[in-house]
Amino acid sequence: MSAIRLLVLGAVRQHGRAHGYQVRNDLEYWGAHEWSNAKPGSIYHALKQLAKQGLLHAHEVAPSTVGGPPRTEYEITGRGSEEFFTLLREALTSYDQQMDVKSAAIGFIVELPRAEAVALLKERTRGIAQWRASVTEHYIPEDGPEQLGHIGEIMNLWIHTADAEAAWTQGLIDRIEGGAYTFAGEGEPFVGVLADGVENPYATGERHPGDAR
Amino acid sequence: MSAIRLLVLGAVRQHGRAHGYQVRNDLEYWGAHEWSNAKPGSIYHALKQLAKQGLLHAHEVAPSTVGGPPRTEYEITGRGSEEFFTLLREALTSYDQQMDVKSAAIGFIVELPRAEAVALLKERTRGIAQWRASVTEHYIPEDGPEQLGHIGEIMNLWIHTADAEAAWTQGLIDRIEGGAYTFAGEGEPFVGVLADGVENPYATGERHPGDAR
DNA sequence: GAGTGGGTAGTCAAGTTTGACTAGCGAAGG
DNA sequence: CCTTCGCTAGTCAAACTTGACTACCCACTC
Repeated sequence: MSAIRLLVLGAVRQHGRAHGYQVRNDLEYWGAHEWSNAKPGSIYHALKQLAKQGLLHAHEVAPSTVGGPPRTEYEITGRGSEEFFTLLREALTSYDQQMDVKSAAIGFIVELPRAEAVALLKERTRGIAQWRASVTEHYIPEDGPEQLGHIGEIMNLWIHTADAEAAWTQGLIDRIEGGAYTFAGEGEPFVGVLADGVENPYATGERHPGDAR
Repeated sequence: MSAIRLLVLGAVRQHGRAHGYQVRNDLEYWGAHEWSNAKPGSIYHALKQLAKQGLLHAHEVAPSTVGGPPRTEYEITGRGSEEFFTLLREALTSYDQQMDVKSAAIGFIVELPRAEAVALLKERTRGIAQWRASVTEHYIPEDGPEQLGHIGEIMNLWIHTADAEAAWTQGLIDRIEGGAYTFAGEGEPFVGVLADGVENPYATGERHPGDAR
């Protein structure tokens, strides 16, 4: 799964109604263009796809209020919201070691009730443990690991990565159970999107972490 | 960068001369279809692209020796070998948190002289440290990290991941400096490809996309 | 009042990736 | 014999991604 659908659905959903450029700006605010495929072309493509699939509703072009060409506004549909939560739960639960999906999921985690977030993350740690077990079992030959030569280092990397992620997930669970952050149904939500006319403090044009050289 | 070019170039290079299906099997032997985009379509596409760019030389179709349709054989060119080492060095040096590129690079690391492998990995740890510093500096607002709310967990994840990877890289450096594995110019290389007619011990019989039914 | 620089809001062609599909051949079974 | 199964060795259309490009409008200068 690519992160783009989750990102776009979530961004539109938080706005209620948004046009492409707004989504693009939100995701830049998140730094998402750095760590995911949320680039202009992909965003507009995703918006059209999602609209075609009935997950977003496309309002006819409206004249721009601040200069620039007219724009299409999108609103999330009921099925779109369902899909958003399906993708979010899936991204939080399953271990697939893709940074972009994981990061996007954390960005939206507060859209869930606290108890569910914790439950999904616990499910995630179970998934990691299982995956770890299946790697060690499946890829270590009977004649000992030397059999694999340096290829064994790949499995070693995986195990190491899985362990690190398990530890991080547990830390997050602890923080959430300890009362951190504001989740769905707990009052004023954290504002993760840019209000109209607010300058993006992170749109520096500089090189950011995650930039490919 | 996707891992496919590195994987395909490396696989053809280790064989000297190989046809698509052989590359496909090698990569399955590595488990690469699990952790990268090395799926049939992508492999054959990459082979054609690389041939078009002069990095591989395509020999006209040869009749199959074991049944099945005729096949095209590929051989790596001088420029192809250069490109392979460029990609390999780049993948070992730069921190881009993509599992597939990283895993592919480890798979081929023994194609380099031992000293260079160590040097590149040390460069990598420097890169990770630099990246870590730039994240903490750039994404932590002056008014304290609370400003970011749960979004801060994304940066937390990145830091955690970077630290884990730095530790793993250091471990690998230590093992290599300690004399592990056989590198270029050190005698009989480790066989990372399947010889003709040898059964793939990791072909689990599971159904994969692209398998004929 | 003509150019031009910058922000807004996208489009587009080229390239890549995916997963389903095809086609050739030998072996086994009836 | 002739059909079916399974392996070999791919092809292909559809979808997705990328990065460069366009078009519009405003504000400002010269």
